[in-house]
Amino acid sequence: MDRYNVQQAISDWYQINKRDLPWRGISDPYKIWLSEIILQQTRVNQGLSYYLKFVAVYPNVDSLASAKEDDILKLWQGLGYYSRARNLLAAANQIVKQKEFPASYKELLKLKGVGEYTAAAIASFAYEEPVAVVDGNVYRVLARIFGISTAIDSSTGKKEFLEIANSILNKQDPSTWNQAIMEFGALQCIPKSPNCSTCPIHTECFAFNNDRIDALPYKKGKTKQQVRHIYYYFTRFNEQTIIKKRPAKGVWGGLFEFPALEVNHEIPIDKAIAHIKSELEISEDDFKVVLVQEPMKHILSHRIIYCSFIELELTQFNYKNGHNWIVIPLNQLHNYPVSRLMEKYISNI
DNA sequence: TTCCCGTACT
DNA sequence: AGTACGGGAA
Repeated sequence: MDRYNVQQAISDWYQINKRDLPWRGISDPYKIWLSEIILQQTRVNQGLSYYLKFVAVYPNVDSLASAKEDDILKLWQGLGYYSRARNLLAAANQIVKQKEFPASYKELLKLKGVGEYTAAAIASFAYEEPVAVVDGNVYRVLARIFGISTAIDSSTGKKEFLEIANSILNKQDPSTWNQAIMEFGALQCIPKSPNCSTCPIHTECFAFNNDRIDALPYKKGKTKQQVRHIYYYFTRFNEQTIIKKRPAKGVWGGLFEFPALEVNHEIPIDKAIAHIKSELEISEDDFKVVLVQEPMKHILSHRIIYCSFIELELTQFNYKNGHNWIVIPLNQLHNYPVSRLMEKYISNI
């Protein structure tokens, strides 16, 4: 396989097929960084509107650094992997503390939330540093063209693919090349049923010639899903409700939600209500159960969540803060960042 | 239902 | 080295 031919073919393909995206053709490292954090584990179509919102609200790193975590999380709401949002704020503060934006792969790596891929992306796009990006697209393209069957989720695989990516990197124009190979993976050499018939290099592609398209890239690990049951209690009293902020670590870190009973095994709904009653320290006369929602099934990559919402009307409520509860007016609920699961329920209130 | 995608933490 | 972390599209 001639690497130069492959490089030339993908570069030519890119000039014709590249999408016009707002973070392309710019050199502002702040906007490039922002776009890359948003695009981690996220497809362009899903991330685009978030990028536009963020650039509009936070046009530069100083404005971002002075933002409040909850405001950033609110803007991030629905995008998933919420530690990215908290790391974004932390990194903005790292950057502001320094005199100028980190301007090399090595310096960029020191930023929170910036790993090997993102550091290479920013360094090449903003500064033309000749470092190869290796993202999911690059793994797929290289594995198929060159017939690399080393697992991409092993350390030897990561090393091997990085070496190949660097060997095929166009050092004269690393920025365009890195974007070209990723775009090629995102639009042409796609995971399922890639468009081989219109591919400019299918005659040279190992996977195409050896019927290995579906087998490459090879991945060994599958994350197992853990079942979890959540019983949220949505309390109402005097047009107010109770919410709390999730801890930074774990699922939906930093997001807000109704107080909940979160357990590994299903429990009868009256047991859940009894638990809620004791946690609220209320007696039988102080509340009535208005509604018990049919359990909703919510799936994350690593978790299967069965979630019940229990709506309670309180006639009396003594606020004690052993639970870090936040009492808010009902009409303020929409100002707090919440998970998709919470959002689905709230939108029907 | 299955698959996809980078970083941090342990 | 292995695993936690979300949401949407195929």
